[in-house]
Amino acid sequence: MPENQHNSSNDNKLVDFEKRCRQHGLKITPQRVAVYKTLVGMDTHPTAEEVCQKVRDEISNISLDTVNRTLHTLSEIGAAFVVEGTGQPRRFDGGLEDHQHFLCMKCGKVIDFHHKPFDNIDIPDELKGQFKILRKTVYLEGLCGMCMHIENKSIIE
Amino acid sequence: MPENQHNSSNDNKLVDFEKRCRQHGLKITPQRVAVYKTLVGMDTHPTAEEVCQKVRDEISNISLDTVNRTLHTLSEIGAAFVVEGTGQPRRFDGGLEDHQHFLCMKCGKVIDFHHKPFDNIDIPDELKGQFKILRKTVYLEGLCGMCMHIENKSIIE
DNA sequence: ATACTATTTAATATCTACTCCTATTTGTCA
DNA sequence: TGACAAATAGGAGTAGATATTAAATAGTAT
Ligand SMILES: [Mn+2]
Ligand SMILES: [Mn+2]
Ligand SMILES: [Zn+2]
Ligand SMILES: [Zn+2]
Repeated sequence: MPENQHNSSNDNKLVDFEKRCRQHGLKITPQRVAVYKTLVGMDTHPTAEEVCQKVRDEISNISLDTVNRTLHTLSEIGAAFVVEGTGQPRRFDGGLEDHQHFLCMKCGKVIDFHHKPFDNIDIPDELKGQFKILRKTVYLEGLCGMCMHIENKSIIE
Repeated sequence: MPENQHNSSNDNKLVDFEKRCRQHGLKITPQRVAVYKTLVGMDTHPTAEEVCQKVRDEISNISLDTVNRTLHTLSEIGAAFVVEGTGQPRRFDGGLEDHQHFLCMKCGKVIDFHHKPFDNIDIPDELKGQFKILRKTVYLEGLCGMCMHIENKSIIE
Protein backbone atom coordinates (compact mmCIF):
# COMPACT_ATOMS: atom_id res chain seq x y z
CA MET A 1 0.00 0.00 0.00
CA PRO A 2 2.52 2.65 0.90
CA GLU A 3 5.51 2.89 -1.44
CA ASN A 4 7.67 -0.22 -1.34
CA GLN A 5 9.53 -0.44 1.92
CA HIS A 6 12.97 -1.85 1.39
CA ASN A 7 15.93 -3.46 3.07
CA SER A 8 15.50 -4.22 6.73
CA SER A 9 11.72 -4.11 6.55
CA ASN A 10 11.67 -6.61 3.72
CA ASP A 11 14.29 -8.73 5.42
CA ASN A 12 12.11 -8.85 8.50
CA LYS A 13 9.17 -9.93 6.40
CA LEU A 14 11.23 -12.74 5.00
CA VAL A 15 12.38 -13.87 8.41
CA ASP A 16 8.80 -13.78 9.65
CA PHE A 17 7.70 -15.73 6.62
CA GLU A 18 10.25 -18.45 7.16
CA LYS A 19 9.26 -18.66 10.80
CA ARG A 20 5.64 -18.98 9.74
CA CYS A 21 6.50 -21.81 7.36
CA ARG A 22 8.34 -23.70 10.07
CA GLN A 23 5.43 -23.23 12.46
CA HIS A 24 3.24 -24.94 9.90
CA GLY A 25 5.76 -27.67 9.19
CA LEU A 26 6.49 -26.38 5.70
CA LYS A 27 9.88 -26.59 4.12
CA ILE A 28 11.67 -23.41 3.11
CA THR A 29 12.12 -23.97 -0.60
CA PRO A 30 13.54 -21.43 -3.02
CA GLN A 31 10.28 -21.61 -4.98
CA ARG A 32 8.20 -20.82 -1.93
CA VAL A 33 10.40 -17.92 -0.94
CA ALA A 34 10.49 -16.57 -4.49
CA VAL A 35 6.72 -16.71 -4.86
CA TYR A 36 6.29 -14.99 -1.53
CA LYS A 37 8.82 -12.25 -2.30
CA THR A 38 7.33 -11.68 -5.72
CA LEU A 39 3.79 -11.40 -4.44
CA VAL A 40 4.75 -9.00 -1.68
CA GLY A 41 6.60 -6.90 -4.24
CA MET A 42 3.54 -6.47 -6.47
CA ASP A 43 0.79 -4.04 -5.60
CA THR A 44 -1.50 -5.09 -8.42
CA HIS A 45 -3.32 -8.00 -6.79
CA PRO A 46 -2.05 -10.39 -9.42
CA THR A 47 -3.51 -13.66 -10.61
CA ALA A 48 -1.47 -16.85 -10.29
CA GLU A 49 -0.51 -16.55 -13.93
CA GLU A 50 0.82 -13.02 -13.41
CA VAL A 51 2.83 -14.04 -10.37
CA CYS A 52 4.25 -16.93 -12.37
CA GLN A 53 5.46 -14.64 -15.16
CA LYS A 54 7.32 -12.49 -12.69
CA VAL A 55 8.78 -15.28 -10.56
CA ARG A 56 10.35 -16.68 -13.70
CA ASP A 57 12.78 -13.75 -13.70
CA GLU A 58 14.29 -15.43 -10.69
CA ILE A 59 13.53 -19.12 -11.19
CA SER A 60 13.17 -19.46 -14.90
CA ASN A 61 11.64 -22.91 -14.97
CA ILE A 62 9.21 -22.71 -12.06
CA SER A 63 5.94 -24.35 -13.01
CA LEU A 64 2.56 -22.66 -12.92
CA ASP A 65 1.36 -25.56 -10.85
CA THR A 66 3.89 -24.76 -8.15
CA VAL A 67 3.01 -21.09 -8.20
CA ASN A 68 -0.67 -21.88 -7.87
CA ARG A 69 -0.10 -24.36 -5.12
CA THR A 70 2.22 -22.01 -3.29
CA LEU A 71 -0.16 -19.06 -3.48
CA HIS A 72 -2.86 -21.14 -1.90
CA THR A 73 -0.43 -22.33 0.73
CA LEU A 74 0.46 -18.72 1.50
CA SER A 75 -3.16 -17.84 2.04
CA GLU A 76 -3.65 -20.91 4.24
CA ILE A 77 -0.83 -19.93 6.57
CA GLY A 78 -1.84 -16.28 6.60
CA ALA A 79 1.11 -14.97 4.64
CA ALA A 80 -1.15 -13.60 1.91
CA PHE A 81 -4.82 -13.52 1.14
CA VAL A 82 -7.27 -13.87 -1.67
CA VAL A 83 -8.92 -10.63 -2.72
CA GLU A 84 -12.46 -10.62 -1.41
CA GLY A 85 -15.01 -12.47 -3.44
CA THR A 86 -12.86 -13.36 -6.45
CA GLY A 87 -12.35 -16.77 -7.89
CA GLN A 88 -15.89 -18.00 -7.87
CA PRO A 89 -18.48 -18.19 -10.59
CA ARG A 90 -20.47 -15.03 -11.03
CA ARG A 91 -23.62 -14.88 -8.90
CA PHE A 92 -26.68 -12.79 -9.43
CA ASP A 93 -29.18 -11.17 -7.12
CA GLY A 94 -32.70 -10.14 -7.98
CA GLY A 95 -33.31 -8.49 -4.60
CA LEU A 96 -32.88 -4.78 -5.10
CA GLU A 97 -33.75 -3.65 -1.58
CA ASP A 98 -30.86 -2.35 0.53
CA HIS A 99 -29.09 -5.28 2.11
CA GLN A 100 -25.66 -6.80 2.63
CA HIS A 101 -24.09 -10.19 2.05
CA PHE A 102 -22.40 -12.73 4.19
CA LEU A 103 -20.32 -15.36 2.37
CA CYS A 104 -19.68 -18.71 3.99
CA MET A 105 -16.07 -19.52 3.21
CA LYS A 106 -16.70 -23.23 3.61
CA CYS A 107 -19.92 -24.03 1.76
CA GLY A 108 -19.92 -20.95 -0.46
CA LYS A 109 -23.46 -19.86 0.36
CA VAL A 110 -24.19 -16.16 0.09
CA ILE A 111 -26.63 -15.10 2.77
CA ASP A 112 -28.54 -11.83 2.92
CA PHE A 113 -28.66 -9.67 5.98
CA HIS A 114 -29.60 -6.08 6.57
CA HIS A 115 -27.93 -3.74 8.99
CA LYS A 116 -29.14 -0.23 8.27
CA PRO A 117 -25.96 1.57 9.33
CA PHE A 118 -24.17 -0.26 6.51
CA ASP A 119 -26.46 1.19 3.88
CA ASN A 120 -24.71 4.51 3.80
CA ILE A 121 -21.14 4.31 4.93
CA ASP A 122 -19.26 7.56 4.50
CA ILE A 123 -16.65 7.73 1.81
CA PRO A 124 -13.79 10.14 2.48
CA ASP A 125 -13.62 13.10 0.08
CA GLU A 126 -10.10 12.15 -0.87
CA LEU A 127 -11.43 8.96 -2.49
CA LYS A 128 -14.39 10.70 -4.08
CA GLY A 129 -11.87 12.87 -5.89
CA GLN A 130 -9.81 9.97 -7.19
CA PHE A 131 -12.54 7.59 -8.26
CA LYS A 132 -16.09 7.58 -9.47
CA ILE A 133 -17.69 5.39 -6.85
CA LEU A 134 -20.70 3.49 -8.14
CA ARG A 135 -21.17 0.94 -5.41
CA LYS A 136 -20.13 0.66 -1.82
CA THR A 137 -20.44 -2.60 -0.03
CA VAL A 138 -19.90 -3.99 3.40
CA TYR A 139 -19.08 -7.63 2.89
CA LEU A 140 -18.71 -10.21 5.62
CA GLU A 141 -17.06 -13.61 5.33
CA GLY A 142 -16.80 -16.52 7.69
CA LEU A 143 -18.74 -19.63 8.57
CA CYS A 144 -22.50 -19.99 8.37
CA GLY A 145 -24.47 -21.65 11.16
CA MET A 146 -24.50 -25.03 9.48
CA CYS A 147 -20.80 -25.07 8.73
CA MET A 148 -20.00 -23.96 12.29
CA HIS A 149 -21.93 -26.95 13.61
CA ILE A 150 -20.17 -29.36 11.34
CA GLU A 151 -16.80 -27.94 12.35
CA ASN A 152 -17.58 -28.22 16.07
CA LYS A 153 -18.77 -31.79 15.68
CA SER A 154 -15.59 -32.87 13.90
CA ILE A 155 -13.46 -31.32 16.64
CA ILE A 156 -15.36 -33.22 19.33
CA GLU A 157 -15.20 -36.58 17.63
CA MET B 1 -34.87 -10.66 1.27
CA PRO B 2 -38.06 -11.11 3.23
CA GLU B 3 -40.13 -14.21 2.54
CA ASN B 4 -41.47 -14.42 -0.99
CA GLN B 5 -44.11 -11.82 -1.65
CA HIS B 6 -46.74 -13.06 -4.02
CA ASN B 7 -49.52 -12.07 -6.34
CA SER B 8 -50.07 -8.37 -6.83
CA SER B 9 -46.62 -7.53 -5.58
CA ASN B 10 -45.04 -9.87 -8.09
CA ASP B 11 -47.35 -8.67 -10.82
CA ASN B 12 -46.24 -5.13 -10.12
CA LYS B 13 -42.63 -6.19 -10.33
CA LEU B 14 -43.32 -7.71 -13.71
CA VAL B 15 -45.06 -4.62 -15.00
CA ASP B 16 -42.18 -2.50 -13.73
CA PHE B 17 -39.73 -4.85 -15.37
CA GLU B 18 -41.41 -4.63 -18.74
CA LYS B 19 -41.52 -0.87 -18.45
CA ARG B 20 -37.83 -0.88 -17.64
CA CYS B 21 -37.11 -2.99 -20.71
CA ARG B 22 -39.03 -0.63 -22.96
CA GLN B 23 -37.21 2.35 -21.48
CA HIS B 24 -33.96 0.73 -22.52
CA GLY B 25 -35.25 -0.25 -25.93
CA LEU B 26 -35.25 -3.94 -25.13
CA LYS B 27 -37.79 -6.33 -26.51
CA ILE B 28 -40.07 -8.20 -24.15
CA THR B 29 -39.24 -11.78 -25.00
CA PRO B 30 -40.60 -14.81 -23.19
CA GLN B 31 -37.02 -15.80 -22.35
CA ARG B 32 -36.23 -12.44 -20.79
CA VAL B 33 -39.36 -12.46 -18.69
CA ALA B 34 -38.83 -16.04 -17.59
CA VAL B 35 -35.24 -15.40 -16.54
CA TYR B 36 -36.30 -12.33 -14.62
CA LYS B 37 -39.15 -14.08 -12.85
CA THR B 38 -36.96 -17.02 -11.98
CA LEU B 39 -34.16 -14.94 -10.56
CA VAL B 40 -36.49 -12.83 -8.44
CA GLY B 41 -38.04 -16.01 -7.11
CA MET B 42 -34.72 -17.37 -5.86
CA ASP B 43 -33.05 -16.12 -2.70
CA THR B 44 -29.88 -18.13 -3.12
CA HIS B 45 -27.82 -15.78 -5.29
CA PRO B 46 -27.68 -18.35 -8.05
CA THR B 47 -25.12 -18.77 -10.78
CA ALA B 48 -26.22 -18.56 -14.41
CA GLU B 49 -26.17 -22.34 -14.58
CA GLU B 50 -28.54 -22.58 -11.61
CA VAL B 51 -30.92 -20.05 -13.06
CA CYS B 52 -30.83 -21.93 -16.35
CA GLN B 53 -31.81 -25.22 -14.70
CA LYS B 54 -34.82 -23.59 -13.11
CA VAL B 55 -35.95 -21.58 -16.12
CA ARG B 56 -36.07 -24.78 -18.11
CA ASP B 57 -39.14 -25.79 -16.11
CA GLU B 58 -40.87 -23.08 -18.06
CA ILE B 59 -38.93 -22.88 -21.35
CA SER B 60 -37.42 -26.28 -21.74
CA ASN B 61 -34.99 -25.49 -24.53
CA ILE B 62 -33.70 -22.11 -23.43
CA SER B 63 -29.97 -21.95 -24.00
CA LEU B 64 -27.44 -21.30 -21.29
CA ASP B 65 -26.03 -18.55 -23.46
CA THR B 66 -29.35 -16.75 -23.43
CA VAL B 67 -29.65 -17.08 -19.68
CA ASN B 68 -26.16 -15.74 -19.23
CA ARG B 69 -26.71 -12.89 -21.62
CA THR B 70 -30.05 -12.04 -20.07
CA LEU B 71 -28.66 -12.00 -16.55
CA HIS B 72 -26.05 -9.52 -17.66
CA THR B 73 -28.69 -7.47 -19.38
CA LEU B 74 -30.74 -7.45 -16.20
CA SER B 75 -27.82 -6.09 -14.26
CA GLU B 76 -27.15 -3.46 -16.90
CA ILE B 77 -30.68 -2.09 -16.71
CA GLY B 78 -30.75 -2.28 -12.92
CA ALA B 79 -33.26 -5.11 -12.65
CA ALA B 80 -30.75 -7.30 -10.82
CA PHE B 81 -27.14 -7.14 -9.81
CA VAL B 82 -24.01 -9.18 -9.65
CA VAL B 83 -22.96 -10.19 -6.17
CA GLU B 84 -19.94 -8.11 -5.25
CA GLY B 85 -16.55 -9.27 -6.41
CA THR B 86 -17.53 -12.60 -7.94
CA GLY B 87 -16.87 -13.77 -11.43
CA GLN B 88 -13.24 -12.95 -11.91
CA PRO B 89 -10.12 -15.05 -11.78
CA ARG B 90 -8.75 -15.37 -8.29
CA ARG B 91 -6.40 -12.61 -7.24
CA PHE B 92 -3.92 -12.59 -4.41
CA ASP B 93 -2.65 -9.94 -2.06
CA GLY B 94 0.59 -10.00 -0.14
CA GLY B 95 -0.15 -6.79 1.76
CA LEU B 96 -1.34 -7.81 5.19
CA GLU B 97 -1.61 -4.31 6.65
CA ASP B 98 -5.14 -3.05 7.25
CA HIS B 99 -6.45 -1.63 4.02
CA GLN B 100 -9.42 -1.73 1.69
CA HIS B 101 -9.96 -2.33 -2.00
CA PHE B 102 -11.45 -0.35 -4.80
CA LEU B 103 -12.34 -2.32 -7.95
CA CYS B 104 -12.51 -0.54 -11.29
CA MET B 105 -15.54 -2.01 -13.03
CA LYS B 106 -14.14 -1.11 -16.43
CA CYS B 107 -10.48 -2.12 -16.49
CA GLY B 108 -10.68 -4.58 -13.61
CA LYS B 109 -7.82 -3.11 -11.59
CA VAL B 110 -7.96 -3.60 -7.84
CA ILE B 111 -6.56 -0.56 -6.07
CA ASP B 112 -5.61 -0.33 -2.42
CA PHE B 113 -6.74 2.46 -0.18
CA HIS B 114 -6.84 2.91 3.54
CA HIS B 115 -9.54 4.67 5.49
CA LYS B 116 -9.04 3.91 9.16
CA PRO B 117 -12.71 4.05 10.15
CA PHE B 118 -13.29 1.09 7.80
CA ASP B 119 -10.84 -1.10 9.69
CA ASN B 120 -13.22 -1.82 12.48
CA ILE B 121 -16.79 -1.53 11.43
CA ASP B 122 -19.22 -2.68 14.10
CA ILE B 123 -21.02 -5.93 13.52
CA PRO B 124 -24.43 -6.20 15.18
CA ASP B 125 -24.61 -8.82 17.94
CA GLU B 126 -27.47 -10.53 16.12
CA LEU B 127 -25.07 -11.46 13.32
CA LYS B 128 -22.27 -12.43 15.65
CA GLY B 129 -24.65 -15.02 17.07
CA GLN B 130 -25.61 -16.49 13.72
CA PHE B 131 -22.23 -16.62 12.03
CA LYS B 132 -18.59 -16.93 12.81
CA ILE B 133 -17.25 -13.81 11.17
CA LEU B 134 -13.66 -14.16 10.00
CA ARG B 135 -13.35 -11.18 7.74
CA LYS B 136 -15.17 -7.92 7.36
CA THR B 137 -14.58 -5.83 4.34
CA VAL B 138 -15.63 -2.51 2.99
CA TYR B 139 -15.43 -2.83 -0.75
CA LEU B 140 -15.84 -0.02 -3.24
CA GLU B 141 -16.52 -0.36 -6.94
CA GLY B 142 -16.64 2.16 -9.74
CA LEU B 143 -14.28 3.78 -12.22
CA CYS B 144 -10.61 4.46 -11.61
CA GLY B 145 -9.03 7.77 -12.60
CA MET B 146 -7.80 6.49 -15.92
CA CYS B 147 -11.10 4.95 -16.95
CA MET B 148 -12.96 8.10 -15.94
CA HIS B 149 -10.75 10.13 -18.28
CA ILE B 150 -11.29 7.75 -21.16
CA GLU B 151 -15.04 7.84 -20.59
CA ASN B 152 -15.15 11.66 -20.49
CA LYS B 153 -13.10 11.93 -23.67
CA SER B 154 -15.39 9.63 -25.59
CA ILE B 155 -18.44 11.64 -24.50
CA ILE B 156 -16.89 14.90 -25.72
CA GLU B 157 -15.78 13.59 -29.10
C1' DA C 1 26.54 -38.00 5.76
C1' DT C 2 22.41 -40.40 5.27
C1' DA C 3 17.71 -41.46 5.03
C1' DC C 4 13.25 -39.96 4.77
C1' DT C 5 9.75 -37.21 2.94
C1' DA C 6 8.04 -33.18 1.07
C1' DT C 7 8.21 -30.78 -2.92
C1' DT C 8 8.76 -29.86 -7.65
C1' DT C 9 8.58 -30.45 -12.66
C1' DA C 10 6.31 -31.50 -16.76
C1' DA C 11 2.95 -33.39 -19.28
C1' DT C 12 -1.75 -34.62 -19.53
C1' DA C 13 -6.51 -34.49 -18.33
C1' DT C 14 -10.70 -32.72 -16.63
C1' DC C 15 -14.10 -29.37 -15.41
C1' DT C 16 -16.57 -25.30 -15.26
C1' DA C 17 -17.89 -20.89 -16.59
C1' DC C 18 -18.22 -18.38 -19.79
C1' DT C 19 -17.88 -16.32 -24.75
C1' DC C 20 -18.20 -16.30 -29.65
C1' DC C 21 -20.35 -17.64 -33.97
C1' DT C 22 -23.97 -18.14 -37.33
C1' DA C 23 -28.29 -19.45 -39.12
C1' DT C 24 -32.89 -18.86 -37.73
C1' DT C 25 -36.67 -16.88 -35.31
C1' DT C 26 -39.33 -13.30 -33.30
C1' DG C 27 -40.88 -8.79 -31.30
C1' DT C 28 -41.88 -4.18 -32.75
C1' DC C 29 -43.35 -0.56 -35.40
C1' DA C 30 -44.68 1.79 -39.64
C1' DT D 1 -49.10 -7.10 -42.88
C1' DG D 2 -44.69 -6.71 -43.90
C1' DA D 3 -39.71 -5.11 -42.98
C1' DC D 4 -36.02 -4.95 -40.05
C1' DA D 5 -33.33 -5.10 -36.24
C1' DA D 6 -32.93 -7.61 -32.04
C1' DA D 7 -32.70 -11.82 -29.90
C1' DT D 8 -32.17 -16.80 -29.65
C1' DA D 9 -30.49 -21.81 -30.08
C1' DG D 10 -27.02 -24.66 -30.52
C1' DG D 11 -22.60 -25.73 -31.11
C1' DA D 12 -17.82 -24.69 -30.89
C1' DG D 13 -14.07 -22.38 -28.67
C1' DT D 14 -11.48 -20.35 -24.71
C1' DA D 15 -9.65 -19.49 -20.25
C1' DG D 16 -8.99 -20.45 -15.55
C1' DA D 17 -8.48 -23.67 -12.00
C1' DT D 18 -7.52 -28.02 -10.36
C1' DA D 19 -6.13 -32.91 -10.41
C1' DT D 20 -3.18 -36.79 -11.71
C1' DT D 21 0.66 -38.80 -13.00
C1' DA D 22 5.70 -40.17 -12.42
C1' DA D 23 10.22 -39.35 -11.91
C1' DA D 24 13.67 -36.23 -10.19
C1' DT D 25 15.11 -33.12 -6.63
C1' DA D 26 16.01 -31.05 -2.37
C1' DG D 27 15.04 -29.79 2.71
C1' DT D 28 15.35 -31.58 7.31
C1' DA D 29 16.26 -34.43 11.23
C1' DT D 30 19.21 -37.76 13.23
MN1 LIG E 1 -28.76 -10.60 -1.79
MN1 LIG F 1 -4.59 -4.98 -1.35
ZN1 LIG G 1 -21.61 -22.69 5.20
ZN1 LIG H 1 -10.08 1.44 -14.57
